[in-house]
Amino acid sequence: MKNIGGRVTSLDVAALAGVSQSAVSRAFTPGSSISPAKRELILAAARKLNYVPNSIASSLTTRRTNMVAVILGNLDNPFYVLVLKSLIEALQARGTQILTFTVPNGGSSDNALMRVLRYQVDGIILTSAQLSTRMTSMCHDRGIPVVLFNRYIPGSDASGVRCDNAGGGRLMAEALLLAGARSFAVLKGDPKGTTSQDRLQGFAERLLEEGIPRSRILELEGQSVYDGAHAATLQAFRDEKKPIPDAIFGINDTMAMGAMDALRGHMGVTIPQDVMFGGFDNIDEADRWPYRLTTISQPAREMVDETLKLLDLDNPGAEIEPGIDIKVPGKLIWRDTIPRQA
Amino acid sequence: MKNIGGRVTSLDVAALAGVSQSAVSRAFTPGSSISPAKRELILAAARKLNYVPNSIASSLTTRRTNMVAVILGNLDNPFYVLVLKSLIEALQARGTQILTFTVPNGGSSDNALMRVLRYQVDGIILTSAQLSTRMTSMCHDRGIPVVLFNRYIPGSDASGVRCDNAGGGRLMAEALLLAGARSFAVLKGDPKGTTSQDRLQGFAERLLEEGIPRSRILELEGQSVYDGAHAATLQAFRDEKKPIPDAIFGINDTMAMGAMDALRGHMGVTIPQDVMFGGFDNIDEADRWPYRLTTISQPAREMVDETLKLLDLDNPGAEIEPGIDIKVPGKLIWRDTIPRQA
DNA sequence: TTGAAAGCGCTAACAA
DNA sequence: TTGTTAGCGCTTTCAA
Repeated sequence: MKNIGGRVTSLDVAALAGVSQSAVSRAFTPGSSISPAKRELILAAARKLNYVPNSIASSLTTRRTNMVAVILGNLDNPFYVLVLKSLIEALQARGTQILTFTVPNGGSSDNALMRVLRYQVDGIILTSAQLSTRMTSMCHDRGIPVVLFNRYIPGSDASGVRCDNAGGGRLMAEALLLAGARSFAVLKGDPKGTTSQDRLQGFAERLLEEGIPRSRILELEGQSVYDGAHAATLQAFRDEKKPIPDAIFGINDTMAMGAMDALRGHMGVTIPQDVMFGGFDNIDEADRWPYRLTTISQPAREMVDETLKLLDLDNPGAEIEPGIDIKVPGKLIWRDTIPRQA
Repeated sequence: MKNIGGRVTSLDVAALAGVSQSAVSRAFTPGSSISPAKRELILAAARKLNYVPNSIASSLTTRRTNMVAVILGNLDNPFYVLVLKSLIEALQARGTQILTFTVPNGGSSDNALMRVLRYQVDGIILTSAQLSTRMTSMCHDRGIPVVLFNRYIPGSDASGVRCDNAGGGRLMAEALLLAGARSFAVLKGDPKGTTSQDRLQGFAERLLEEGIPRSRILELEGQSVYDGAHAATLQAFRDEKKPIPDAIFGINDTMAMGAMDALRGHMGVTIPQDVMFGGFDNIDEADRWPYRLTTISQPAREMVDETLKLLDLDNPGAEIEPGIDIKVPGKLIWRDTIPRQA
């Protein structure tokens, strides 16, 4: 029933079925030329032996591992959990699995990338951190496509998919202005992250058009997470007694929620009467009763689909086109943290 | 600078460094016998060529892939996100990466397992779903350790780590009784999941000791998720107009939160005055201002550590000990959804 | 310490 | 459609 080391190989199956070893290989390769009768014979033998093809061995010759590396940053943000889930499902459906890597938030991916390369993955998806152009070209030299999820590296030839973050920032500014807000605070994420920068920039641009300069926007560092935003909010408004502005824009929903809870829980502030709130991402939590957060929805599924298109796993040999930058628009979701006009 | 197909192999490095190919292998294998001078020479050549060892090729001979499969179920439950995060970090620290698989919630893992086996992973962690004993033995025959996270399979020889779920259920019943509750509802998860069953059973047992039979407990199906609990709650108490009990026990926090929001948001119920709430898991969200949920904390880190201990990745050859069942106790975390005694 | 040589389990020409 | 054969890139004896 089993070999030394508990290993059943195609050779064992071949012996039992009385065929050549390559026949066994063919029996397990869809679309290869083998007679149905022989295939059945082989599959029966394989079942008997509990044989499972060794895809590690096959990838040595095919040069395909059916694995894609996903470099994860902030799983504390439910948006990225959703992204990961969507990626797993979409990839698993086509027979490729995800190898996960993490990078300290805001750190460089270069180290992680070196480890990734050892595994000979068919593609790399970066949802976190920076990446040197040297690394990008190392991957491309090896024919491994890299796609950046919701980030980009200026001057790099890595492709990427992202939400129109600046556009989303503008939309939120527009909504807040419409509701009458004139003074603003923003909860920023990783200062090196382009996502946070872009959202803030679009936001500030729109305000500038109304004559409100960026210097009048209070910028708070929330480190992209609930707790960070909670703490920054308390420090600014309770400890340092800064005046609470008309509106606060959370660069992501989870930070907006942190700030909302800080203000309501520790300072008795009511929303939106005392202060309006805007978020970004439209995570599930934003729609829940305690928050009902007006936010910009990022079309996660669509972004995932575009990511996989860029990865182009079905065309292994294909030349990797450099620097494609796909931008999908966000959408304003009206809820209760910004009053609608009468 | 590079080969056909963009592949740099140890042979290229050997050629450039003027050594044998096996020397290159040794230079990259910690603890193998090679002179420091030669190693430096080789590493320099490798750097020049952007060489990265192919771990797929090496695993063919070493029979180690440095990959562990994690079979994921419900990432909608933040507790399992935390578990995944902890696993990634702990494993990555020792140089092994995680290959993720998903199974439809409540489904069988057997199909997933077959796919897992192709990848020759060094170990398998199941955080979801059922597993046939046939599969367990297939893994064990191959020398692949399997550990079940927070579930067990009666009669199986798969090992597992879990929270003392029944004990936790008892603790919660105790707390609720102490606060004066006499009528109860429970939000259940996957009916086939032992986790949900055990928590409910422990809960019911303690109530029975007070003379409250299980038949008097209203059991609601929340499918382990926020939305499921939200909907089930609304249906039972708003649509079917069942009387609201003194206390509701969410088999996990996220369901408790869904029910709390349903009751407060749609029926004007106040907590804990109108109804007390208990949860399980102690996810971060449970501590936030809108919820402040009294719950049973599962020591995720500790459970992850025990999981890795059972996996015993450092002893590849070791005989797999069957059926070790590690139970770590949960702890009651008092917050605001159950009134403390005066 | 070093190099030569034989595999690990599979796929992919090539011939038959 | 089949079997034979030569690798894929590495590790690991075995001699030197």
